[in-house]
Amino acid sequence: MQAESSFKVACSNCNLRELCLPIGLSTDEMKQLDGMVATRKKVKQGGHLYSSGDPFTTLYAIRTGFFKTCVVSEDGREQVTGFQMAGEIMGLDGIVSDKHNCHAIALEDAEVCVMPFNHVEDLSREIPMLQRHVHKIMSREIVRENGVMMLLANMRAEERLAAFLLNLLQRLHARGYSKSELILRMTREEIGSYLGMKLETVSRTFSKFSEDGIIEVKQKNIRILDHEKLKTIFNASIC
Amino acid sequence: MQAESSFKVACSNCNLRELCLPIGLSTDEMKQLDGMVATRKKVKQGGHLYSSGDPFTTLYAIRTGFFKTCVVSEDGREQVTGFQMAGEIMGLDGIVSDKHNCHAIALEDAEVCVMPFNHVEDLSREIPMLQRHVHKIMSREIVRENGVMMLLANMRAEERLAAFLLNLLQRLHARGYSKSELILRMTREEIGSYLGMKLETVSRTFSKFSEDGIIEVKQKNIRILDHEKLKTIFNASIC
DNA sequence: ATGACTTCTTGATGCAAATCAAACGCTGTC
DNA sequence: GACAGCGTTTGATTTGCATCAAGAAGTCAT
Repeated sequence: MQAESSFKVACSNCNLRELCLPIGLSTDEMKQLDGMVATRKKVKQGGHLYSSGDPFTTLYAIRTGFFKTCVVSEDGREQVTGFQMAGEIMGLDGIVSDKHNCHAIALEDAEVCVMPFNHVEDLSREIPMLQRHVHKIMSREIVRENGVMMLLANMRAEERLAAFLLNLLQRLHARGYSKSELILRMTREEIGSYLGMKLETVSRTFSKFSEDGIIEVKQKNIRILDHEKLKTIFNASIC
Repeated sequence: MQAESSFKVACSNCNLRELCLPIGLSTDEMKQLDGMVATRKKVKQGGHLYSSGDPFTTLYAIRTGFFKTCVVSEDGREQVTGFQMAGEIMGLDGIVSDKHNCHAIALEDAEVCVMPFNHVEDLSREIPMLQRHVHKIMSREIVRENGVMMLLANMRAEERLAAFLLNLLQRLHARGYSKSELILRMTREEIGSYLGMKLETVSRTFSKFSEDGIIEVKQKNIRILDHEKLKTIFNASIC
């Protein structure tokens, strides 16, 4: 399912360096960082980068591809806790108990940079800028999850889906993609799990948006026709 | 609303040192930590330790008292994102953008240790054990929020309240309190906000548990009569 | 104590989304 | 090109919780 590629990899000439861990580092510091990425690892679509319960030793930075993370309850219910794309860091859930708390599954063929957490910590002690950045990444994840809690506890189906689409668009835009078009890498069921609704409701809500001329849905291809209206749905809810 | 007390404070003889930041440090290291807590700060019931938008400069460790944290959406909806008790660390949400992302409000008169984040980072670079511990605290918060997402997205009202009570009991127990009795510091509305349900539903669910002989409810005083049944409700849900 | 206010409980009704069900459209395989 | 299998759409019905409403209980200030 997975293959290790051991040719030399370097943050300093990675095209994601403005999004990923090296953000804000000087050229010298980035050279130091190059040693942090031990190897790269490919994960095929459907493959697990790690599974819940696996021993935690490394963080991963996504180079290419798209992932979902999900936790599974004792009685087998699955909850998608996030979708991750290029430049984002995975594995933070494992630090607290030295084993992973969720599954990380590739939604398309992917490649990640393997960053042994010991190296990250060692380097963090030498490069204050890196230390700060690691803290920011963890804090960002906490804040993101706060937002998801708000969404799950307070919003209605249409608001949730609007919030979801806007979030994806914004992150894709930061990576150079269009603001008015996207391809969903996940199924309706996975979207529903993340948003706390059933796949039928996701599908119905897409159809509703489509009827209202807000988006155009062709399977996994979404075209945004009325970005403003989407924003209005997202935060005007109770009018 | 708040007063600063500037007498010397020390982690090394704090009765919370087994729960709080110093966990796992040697005596020498803990001595170094003593310098980290700049001051202590008292917050009266209802007072804000910090508010959303405030500049972030310090973390706080709760010495006494009980807090809630909540985010507020643009259209004014409030979402309680957590309840914090003695030994727990607050303020992590502020690191990512150098300003706080939520309100921290005391639910009873409280006292916190003020730990300037710069100090925490400086010391973390000198004491690997502290560095690791800071990482673990942030990771724990991420994992906790994963659990809340599961709860909000997948569980029914009874399960949510059971999960909530069990979580409080477990944390209070770790602080030496009874496993079969607790006093709720928050209102039904605040519980509801945290659990994604209305205060009436919280009240009704308490009444239901009471009728079923699982708990005894006297206002904010809860006595657990059948701990096992509570656990069954929590994770057997779909039977 | 008295009255004002907040919090909590309980009942009646309504609704958004879940559930159940069936058909349709892709994708890939032999 | 036919078939199987998965993902998606759409419709009919049910349901858990929200909403609306009113009163009870507790808290606080005077």
